Amino acid sequence: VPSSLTAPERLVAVAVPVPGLGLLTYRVPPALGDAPKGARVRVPLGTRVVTGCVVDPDATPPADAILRDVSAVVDHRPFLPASIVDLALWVGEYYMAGPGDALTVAMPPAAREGRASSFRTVARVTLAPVPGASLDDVRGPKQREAVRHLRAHPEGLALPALVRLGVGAATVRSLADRGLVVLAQEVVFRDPFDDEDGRGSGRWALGPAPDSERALTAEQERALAALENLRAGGGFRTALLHGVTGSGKTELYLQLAARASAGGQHVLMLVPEIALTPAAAGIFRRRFGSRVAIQHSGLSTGERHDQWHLIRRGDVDIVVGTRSAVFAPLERVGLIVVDEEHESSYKQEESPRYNGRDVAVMRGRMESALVVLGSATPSLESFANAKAGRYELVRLTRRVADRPLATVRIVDMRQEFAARGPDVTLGTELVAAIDRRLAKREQTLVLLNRRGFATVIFCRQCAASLECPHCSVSLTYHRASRRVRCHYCDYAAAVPTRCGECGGEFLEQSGFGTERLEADVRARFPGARVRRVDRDTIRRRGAIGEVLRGLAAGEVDILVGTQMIAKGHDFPAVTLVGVVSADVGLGLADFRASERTFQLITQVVGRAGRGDVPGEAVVQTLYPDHYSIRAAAAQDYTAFAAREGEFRATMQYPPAVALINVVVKGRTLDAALADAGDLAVRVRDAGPKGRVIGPAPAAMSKIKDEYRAQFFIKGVRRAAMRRALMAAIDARPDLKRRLIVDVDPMSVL
DNA sequence: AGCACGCCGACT
DNA sequence: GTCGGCGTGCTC
Repeated sequence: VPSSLTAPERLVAVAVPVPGLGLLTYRVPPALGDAPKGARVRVPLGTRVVTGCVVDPDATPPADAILRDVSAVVDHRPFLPASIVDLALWVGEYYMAGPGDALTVAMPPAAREGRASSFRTVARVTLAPVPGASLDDVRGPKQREAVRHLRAHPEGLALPALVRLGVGAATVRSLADRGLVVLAQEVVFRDPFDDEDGRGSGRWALGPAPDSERALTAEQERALAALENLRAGGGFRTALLHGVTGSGKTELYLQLAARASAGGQHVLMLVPEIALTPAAAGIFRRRFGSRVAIQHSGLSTGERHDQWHLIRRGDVDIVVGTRSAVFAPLERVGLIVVDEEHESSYKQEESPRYNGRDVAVMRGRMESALVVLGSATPSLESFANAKAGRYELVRLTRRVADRPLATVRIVDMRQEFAARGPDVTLGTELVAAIDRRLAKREQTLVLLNRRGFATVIFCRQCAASLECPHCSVSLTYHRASRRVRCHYCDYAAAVPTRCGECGGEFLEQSGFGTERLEADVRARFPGARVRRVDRDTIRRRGAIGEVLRGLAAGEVDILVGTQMIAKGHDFPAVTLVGVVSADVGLGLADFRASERTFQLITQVVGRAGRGDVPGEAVVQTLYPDHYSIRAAAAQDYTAFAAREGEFRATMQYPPAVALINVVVKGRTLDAALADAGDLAVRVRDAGPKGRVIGPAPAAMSKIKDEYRAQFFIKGVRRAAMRRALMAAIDARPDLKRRLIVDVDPMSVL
């Protein structure tokens, strides 16, 4: 019976932080007030109460299910902007993660528990508004000192600042007790560019500030005009900015950002999660000052929280951050820049397995913004989109200041091996080139993308190699710790003296990593100052910054390292880059192996010759004819993209097709294969569109004592592929927990 | 992901 | 006889 006396029951659809669980509907008791889209709510779930996010404030009742009441409304205004809720829902669906995981990544870390926001407060001290005469009566020298400082600062001073000036907190306290000064608690936003007490000399300390715009080359001017034209057009557009290393992409981003913010638009700048992320943030901070907020994993939870709320309050108009910053709660985004768009760190390797670059493009579409994807080595996906006309292609073909690209020589190490044995790290040519640099006091980078001292330990009697007991990989020998270690599960053990298989006592090492390379470099160049950068040497926070600063200050002659030294850095005194074993990675059973190799070599070679002296590179390899190495040496992206594009088309890999990688874990390999097989058959039956390849044991068939089988779904329409897979999973809900679904995988290993 | 329920092994 | 191992199923 309809009655005007019974208010219509208010129902909300809520995303709860439970992987794979869909939206749930709850009643909102009128007494709890409004719960708009984007607000957090505490809701009963089974026997517990969790914090969820309202996704639909006016939901329709589901067919079955007995509805429960929301237990509390945390926010009566949207905590997440509605646009971010929509973006997260799209992520949850596209990447098959469900709304719970997706909304969780869109929230700042502390908010996920539904705790009230907490800010750090500090006491601000001001002179009490009393006649000056009484202040002159102040007796103690400490107190007089305090009054003198406070007179100089009529706006007041933070207590920690007074303490630094030599005025003790006790002194302030006694002044306050007599009513001569006023203490007020004030909220301070933790600024990642300041240290704990706000002196600005902390971890992300700035150089001489502020920075001003640089003159552009003619080519940069044209590129800026093209991008600015797209931005000013006002609609959604995506541009691929393909600029060679050292062509000044960053200055373009800065000037484009300046135009956008001058036009009242907000700017989102995404950078990959690599060693120089703080440096990139610093460049924006120097140019734009406090209008910039920072979001990346190197910040403390408190800093992230504060920066997030600055953005949410609309107090900044530029955000610089890594992957998850794509969800930054800016409300008038007009420009989104994704720097080094090909970088694999944009892909999150846990649920939701989203690619920040692709989410950025979707955000641009949803908010009618210009999205600029920048790279010296664009991903094949973005290049294909540009060729198809979906993205505007803007090119920078020259380095700034007319600097030449480095000259590159490929050294065929097969001849060195024949002459000097299989364990040569430094070939004759590279040694000679380094000697020339040392004589001229110029710097050298040497890249080897593999850690450790020896990569394999094997038995000369039965040929067995030492494997991880929990994973299907060889253990790597680390000399510094005198232990063997698994690079997948961190298992470590003392170096055995006898073979575990046959008991033979003649164990041999082979293969080499950066630790061995460093030792060889030190032995060969005894007077040189050598440093090494890899995961083993920079574990301590800030360690990499010290090494890089040392290099910039000329305190290092030779820097040895893994890919960490290859990306983005600008070291003007580096004139030589050596690549040892350029083919590390080419042997991997991954469809992106060649692309990764090309990108890594091109990027590291791009570190040479960024100052006044032209650069040189020496690339050592066992596959001197491989197209990825040849194209990288020639720094010829177009040639590489053409050849790699053929491979992808022939083998039916992205971007020729859309790919979903499904991994099924099991107790034994047979069990994993059987379950994967069952699922694969169901996908095949459910989806006439798209093909199913496999199942097969995963390349790493055992990781952390779990066996893994995988199959691929290839097709054109992702929606149809997702539907087929969803139907298969619904038929086997028991497999849900042992399943990894990776849509648009970066790697299928 | 939690959390409860449920059904088999070694102990106060 | 119980405590507790983690397989399975559910969460509006």
